[in-house]
Amino acid sequence: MSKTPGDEVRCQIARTLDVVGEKWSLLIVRNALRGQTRFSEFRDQLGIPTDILTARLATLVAGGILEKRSYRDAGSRERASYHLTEAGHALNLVIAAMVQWGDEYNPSPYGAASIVIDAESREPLELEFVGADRSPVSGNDVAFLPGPASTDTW
Amino acid sequence: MSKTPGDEVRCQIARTLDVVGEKWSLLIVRNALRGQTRFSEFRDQLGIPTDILTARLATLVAGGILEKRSYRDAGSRERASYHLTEAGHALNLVIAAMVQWGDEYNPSPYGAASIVIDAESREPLELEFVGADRSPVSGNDVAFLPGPASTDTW
DNA sequence: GGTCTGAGTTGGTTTTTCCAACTCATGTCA
DNA sequence: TGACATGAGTTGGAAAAACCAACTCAGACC
Repeated sequence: MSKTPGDEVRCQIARTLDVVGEKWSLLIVRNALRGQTRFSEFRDQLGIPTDILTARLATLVAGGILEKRSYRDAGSRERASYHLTEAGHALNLVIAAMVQWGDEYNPSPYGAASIVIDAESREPLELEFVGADRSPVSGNDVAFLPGPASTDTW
Repeated sequence: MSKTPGDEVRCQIARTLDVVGEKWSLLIVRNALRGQTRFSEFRDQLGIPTDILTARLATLVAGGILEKRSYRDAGSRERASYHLTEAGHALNLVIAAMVQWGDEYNPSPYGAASIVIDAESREPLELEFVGADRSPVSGNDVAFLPGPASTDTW
């Protein structure tokens, strides 16, 4: 999904999907959030075809999600690795939302494959809607409106 | 993305992507969250090819995101319409996460095309990570771990 | 010089997406 | 009654993306 469908290039959702909406992209980011950085790690853990992996890594680098660096293992030549940028790390919001939705509405009989925790206290975390005063708001009360840049008619 | 890539069928993210990861799916859900229900509304607002729209609506119905109903306008015959289920409505979590990420890391020069507000107070909302005691946690401190059902090795 | 390894490329097939044109069942209007 | 309109799709064929297996390439190590 390289080009934004609909809405020209205005909608945040469509523009977010431009960067991470292609097949495999978010799974690569998930694995990066787990600390993976190498071509071979992504390939082996995800089972992604290598040409697609090459293409996705390039898209994610171009989109400012990953940063390409070099590393060198003892006794090996220099090789490429991929590290999340700040923007890439911030995609934990989107990924956590998917984990949370999946846990609630599409649970696996095998249990959770990903859990989200506070890196320090190790306690599990949830995503919640909050107002300006930080008071929680139920997801049922949330409304989506076209913003100032929307071309939608209502 | 009908079949889950990688991880067999375990990972919540991959399973969430099974339902909403195909091109256009999330945009249809976004428009449904805005209140749209008809084939022609989705087609006209999104500019999606009609055969793809047919296929996506079927996938979303099969996935429990949309419910197919009938409606009848005065002077017209009965026709189909599509309404979010509870699970579908709950995808506002994922969509809000994308809106929020897009606003912060990939803003449009034209401004926001979607805004998220409290349906009653009309105040803007944000998504936030919270611990069990509802105390906020910075996104920087969030860790993702493979859960009990993960096949990953570390 | 021969072999190994990580990180890709390349060629060819399969699957999706896209687009335009067409269908189908009902309803209105003359 | 027949001509036309409308929403909701189908269908056929072209273009793009994904998939797979086999291959390359450069440096390390023996």
